[in-house]
Amino acid sequence: MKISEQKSKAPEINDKTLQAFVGYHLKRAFNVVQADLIETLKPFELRMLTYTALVLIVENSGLSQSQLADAMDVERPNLVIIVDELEQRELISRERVVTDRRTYALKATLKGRRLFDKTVEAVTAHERLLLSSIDQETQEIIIQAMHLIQSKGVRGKA
Amino acid sequence: MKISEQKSKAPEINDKTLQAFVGYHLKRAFNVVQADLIETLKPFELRMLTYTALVLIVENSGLSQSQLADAMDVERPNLVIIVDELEQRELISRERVVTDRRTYALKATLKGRRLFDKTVEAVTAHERLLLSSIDQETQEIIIQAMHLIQSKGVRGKA
DNA sequence: TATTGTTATACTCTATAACTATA
DNA sequence: TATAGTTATAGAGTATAACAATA
Repeated sequence: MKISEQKSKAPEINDKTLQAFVGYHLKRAFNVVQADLIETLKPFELRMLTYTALVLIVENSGLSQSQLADAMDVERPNLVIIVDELEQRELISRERVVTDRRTYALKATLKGRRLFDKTVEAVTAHERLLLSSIDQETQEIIIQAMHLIQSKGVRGKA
Repeated sequence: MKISEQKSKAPEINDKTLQAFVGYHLKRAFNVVQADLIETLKPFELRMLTYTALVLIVENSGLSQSQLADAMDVERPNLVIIVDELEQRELISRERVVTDRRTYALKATLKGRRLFDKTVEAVTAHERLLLSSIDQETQEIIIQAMHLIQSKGVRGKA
């Protein structure tokens, strides 16, 4: 059941073992953030992946697909269709690099930078709403804690 | 690039716009937690979904598939194969309910409860490691904040 | 008519192997 | 030989429509 459509009959499921894990709360909160972000980006016809790629290309003009894949924690083959989509919509361009003709320099077009401006504004407003009941100090504590968790994740995926 | 295999050449990608969003840090931390959890569950041949289902069935003996789907935020059709898998491995049983012959009462078997005990212990140890540099008070602040975020997520998925 | 569990299906995200062209 | 980008493919996870059995 989605959070937004809970019925009044209250199933009262006991999830105390799961609740004992911070990861469980993290997952549920992230699901909400993600769902809201997807809705926020929908009017701009962007998904999380295409949005993230656009932002990184705007702010790192000329980077390669490999660098972008690294920054996004996405395998290179999966990045291809993301970049394809942004290119087809004329939000970015792929330019050959003369010094290394294997790589592309990814650059945002004017149209891409304009979409970037609009979406960042919308996403900022959306996040402000989600965090409206959490004070600035607590937000900073959360960010620091998230970094500590990341630094402990040594086992990783591969 | 995976966190565990970063090369020393330091691409120095600028992600300041993304960093401005708590959701970005949440996502990256959750990815680490999730990757570690997947590794932790692998020796038990459980995925996050089958693990969560097993835990909820053990602690809510007799619940129906619909109730479980609600609790897990999973669509009922997708829960079927999860329950199928647990049943085939004889970790749970599906029992017909005499008062409502449409539903199944899901119950853990002895084998299921034993696997539950072992996995909860392993997951507890794994989480303790991930959170070892975050004090108890901060952990509670995080949990409260995650609940606040969830309560703000009114737009939801559907 | 509504609900439970089910089947079929489709879409997104993710992961790996193998190819090409360049270096 | 090594790397950048690509293709093909396969596996998860997720979502909806439609059906049979039951209420």
